[in-house]
Amino acid sequence: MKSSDKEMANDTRSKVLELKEIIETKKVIKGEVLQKQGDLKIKSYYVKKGLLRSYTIDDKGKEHIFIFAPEGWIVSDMESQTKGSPAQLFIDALEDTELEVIEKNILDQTSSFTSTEQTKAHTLNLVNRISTLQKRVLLLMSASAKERYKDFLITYPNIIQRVPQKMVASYLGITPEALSKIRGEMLK
Amino acid sequence: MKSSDKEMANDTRSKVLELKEIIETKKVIKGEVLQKQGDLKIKSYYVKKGLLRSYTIDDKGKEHIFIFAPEGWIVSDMESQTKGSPAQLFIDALEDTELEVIEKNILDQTSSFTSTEQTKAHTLNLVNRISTLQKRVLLLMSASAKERYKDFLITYPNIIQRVPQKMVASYLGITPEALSKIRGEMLK
DNA sequence: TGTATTTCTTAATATAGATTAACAAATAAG
DNA sequence: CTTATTTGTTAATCTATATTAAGAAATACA
Repeated sequence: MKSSDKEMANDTRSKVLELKEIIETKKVIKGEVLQKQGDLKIKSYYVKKGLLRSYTIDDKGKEHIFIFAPEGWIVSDMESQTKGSPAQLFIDALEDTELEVIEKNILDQTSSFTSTEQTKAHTLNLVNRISTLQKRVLLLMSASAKERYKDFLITYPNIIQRVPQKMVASYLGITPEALSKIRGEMLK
Repeated sequence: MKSSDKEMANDTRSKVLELKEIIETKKVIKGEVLQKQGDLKIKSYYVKKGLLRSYTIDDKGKEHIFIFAPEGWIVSDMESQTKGSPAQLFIDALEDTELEVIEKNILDQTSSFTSTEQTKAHTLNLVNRISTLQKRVLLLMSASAKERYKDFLITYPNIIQRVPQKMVASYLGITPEALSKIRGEMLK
């Protein structure tokens, strides 16, 4: 997680928690699955402590990690939720995690905003996600696997120590073997 | 543009136009550049008629199209604008275009929202962008060039007739030669 | 209308990263 | 602790896409 995102997360935190739509606090253990591809009731999760991830499994059975969500992040399958279609993403816990369950979808949440501050905090959250995704798309289109890995190291310095390498590979869109080779080259 | 996005665009249109931050209507001709990499004053553009695109140029001088923006869409370099850093993206006109210039950044816009409807319309706009980018990231990570091209044909059926093939290739993250080959294969 | 420029196609060759396989190292489980 | 399972490494081979090049087709321009 880069520092600006960290700040963003902490910044929005109190505002997010203020909202009435958060009804449930939950603890899950490592490996627990919160959402499966095909699920119809789609919720979002605010991570208080621990680490979640969201990912797809493609036709060939291969996993592709969409995001890692450490402390302060919200995971949600926004495409599916907004369209009202079944969940596209799996969500599970990579560590024992404390989280808040957000039942309402983001559009319904806007109705209960009571202050400009709240609106701003939520907008900031959305804008930051767009920024992250913009960067990710541009990197996927223009950078080599090694360049994307280097960027990952800088942008998310503390994730590497918390997840197996094969998950970093899955996030980067390459195989574990390819990542191993890249790391080997980078040592020299 | 897929139908759900089309609806989104039309839906938000009036709300976007209502906002006071839109100060200037402008006509630009094909080829005109609205923003260059490195620009410091970053604006957003609402397309009333015509077609804009945003793109980067990488170290090797290669162009990568980030989005096509036909009627009803907003183009903006959100990452740069939010961070306050110089523009990362070029924005130019692929057709003669009528547009509205939005000077304020999205966060400052929230302050002038006067109704829940307005907040909702803007949130919907952001959520739809996230959905589009979520899909794009997952496709870039898991699908072959041919699969991505097929998806493009379905998702943006009317863009193909309006831009040269090499730009479709640039959007897909492949070379014009590769796209030509794929199209050749698909004819059989 | 004719010429210049840009775009598209085809093909040969090169390359990054995938696949497969086998083994080593680390972690989890009994 | 000991064994089973998961993860990481290395290397050989394969494949999708890039690169280079050259000509054809389309488009813009003088």
